[in-house]
Amino acid sequence: MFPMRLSRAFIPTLKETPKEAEIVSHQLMLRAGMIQQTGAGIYAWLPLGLKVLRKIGDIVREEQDRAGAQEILMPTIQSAELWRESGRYDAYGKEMLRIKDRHDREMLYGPTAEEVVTHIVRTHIRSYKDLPKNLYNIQWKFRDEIRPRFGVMRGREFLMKDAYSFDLTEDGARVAYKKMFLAYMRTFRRMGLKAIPMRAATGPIGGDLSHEFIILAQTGESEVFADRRWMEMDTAGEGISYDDAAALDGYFEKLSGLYAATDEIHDPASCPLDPADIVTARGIEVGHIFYFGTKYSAAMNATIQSADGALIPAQMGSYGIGVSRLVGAIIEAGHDESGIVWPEDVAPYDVGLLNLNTDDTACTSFCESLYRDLSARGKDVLYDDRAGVRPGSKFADMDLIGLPWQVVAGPKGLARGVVELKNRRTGEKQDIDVGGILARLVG
RNA sequence: CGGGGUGUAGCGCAGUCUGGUAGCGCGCCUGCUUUGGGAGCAGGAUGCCGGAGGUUCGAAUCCUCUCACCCCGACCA
Repeated sequence: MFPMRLSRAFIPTLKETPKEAEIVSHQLMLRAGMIQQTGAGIYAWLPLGLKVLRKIGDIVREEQDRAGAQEILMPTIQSAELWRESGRYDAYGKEMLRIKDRHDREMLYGPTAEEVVTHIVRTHIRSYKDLPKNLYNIQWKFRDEIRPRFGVMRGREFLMKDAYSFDLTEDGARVAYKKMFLAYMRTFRRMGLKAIPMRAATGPIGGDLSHEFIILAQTGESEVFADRRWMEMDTAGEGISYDDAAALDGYFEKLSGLYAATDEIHDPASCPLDPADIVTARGIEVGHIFYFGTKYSAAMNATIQSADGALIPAQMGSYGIGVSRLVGAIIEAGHDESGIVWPEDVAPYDVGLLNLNTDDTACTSFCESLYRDLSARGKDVLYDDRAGVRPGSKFADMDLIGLPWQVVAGPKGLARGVVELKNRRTGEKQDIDVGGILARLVG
C-alpha cells in the first residue's frame, strides 16, 4: 500500500490533450500523467502509470505461477551468436535493433527470447525426468517497428511476459499449451477484460495450436468476427485444476470450438456460422500463444534423453502477453468522456479522497483521519489535499485518473454529517454518514 | 519504406503568404478575494521561433541542407 497525498505526488495531469495522441487511451495516459514520450514509440513511465503497469504485471505473474510456470529474468541485450544458431539473425530483418559493443561484437536488443531460453534449458536439462518445464519472464523488449503508434499500444519498446514450455513429446506440449490457454483466460478476466481466443496463423509448423487473445474495444485495431454465444458465455474456467488433464481438455475444446477470427483469417464464404449469429467488433490483441515443436531445440541442439536412451529435441511452445500494451488496452475498454474508468484490480489506487476545502478545519480534520484510517486498514488511497485548488479541478482530475471509488468531503455535506461516495463507473453518488464511510469502504 | 503534415513559453495555438526584432488561451509565480463540477481581480516570470548554412541593412517569416515528431498505407506482443 502506498497512499499518497496529491499535494506531494508527481502526477502531472493535463487539461488539454497533447496533439500527438490520436487514440483515447494514449490521450488519457498523457493527460493523467501516467507516461511521457521520449522518442518515437518509447515512453517514460511516471508514478501513476508505473503503478498500473506493476499491478498488471503482478496479476500476470500470479497466474503464471498458479499454472506452474517459473519466473526467470533474461537480459534485454543478447548476443548475435545465439541468433545465428537458430538462423534468425539474418531472417529477422530490420525490426531487430542491432548494436555493436566496443569490441565490435554484434549484439541486439531482444525482440523475443526463444534463443536465450533454449540456451538456458539446453545447458541444464538433459533428461526427460526434468520435464516438463515452463519458464517465463517479464522483460522489456524492443522491436523497431516501421511505424510505432497508438502510444503504449504499439510502442517500439514494450514490456512483455513471455513464457516458454519444454516437453518431451508433442502430447506433453499440447498439455502445456492448454494450461497457458486457461491461465490467459484467467489473467485477462482478473483485469476486468473479456478476452476471446481466436485461431491464429500458425506459421511454418502448422497445426491447430496458435491463438491470439483479443479483447473487444470500440477503438480496437482490427476487425474481428465471433460467434455471438461468446458474449454471454462464462469463459473464466473457474475451478479447473491445472493437474486435471481431462478438465483442461474439455475447457479447451469448449472454447476453441466456438468460432472467432480476426479479419485476416475470417472468410465469410467458408465461415460455418449463419451471418446472423456473428458479432462483428473491433479488437485488440493482448496475448498470443503458439506451439512450434522443435524449431529452436533442433537448430540449437537442445536435446533431451528419453527413457529408451534416445536424444530428441525438446518440444516447445511460447506464450506472450503484452503487459505494457494491456495498460492502453484496459483504458480503451474502460473510459468515458471524463477520463479513465479502471477495473478495481488494476486501478492505481483503491479510493480517491477529495478534500473540497482545505481551509475548513472540520473538513480537513475529517479527511486527515479518514485518510489515516483507510490506509491503516490496507486501502490504497489517493488523497487530494491540495490547498487553493478549486473543487471543480479536483473533481475533474479525480475523474480523469479514474479510481473506482471517490469519497467527496466538503463543508456542506459535513455540516449534515455526510460525505458523498461516488462510483466512478456508474457515476452513482450516495450520501454516507460520516460514521459509516470507513466500514463501507473497508467492508 | 512510400504518401501527407507539423516543429514558435510546460500544454493548446496565432504570427510565416506580404521580412522590421514575438503574441493569445490555459498552466506557472506573488497578493487579495474566493471554495460542491477545470474561480475573479491585480501584478509577474518563462522563448537560441527544432538545428546548420545562406540571402538581406534586418529573418520565426525567403532559399538550401538537416534533425525530430505526428497522420495514412504495408508490418506487428
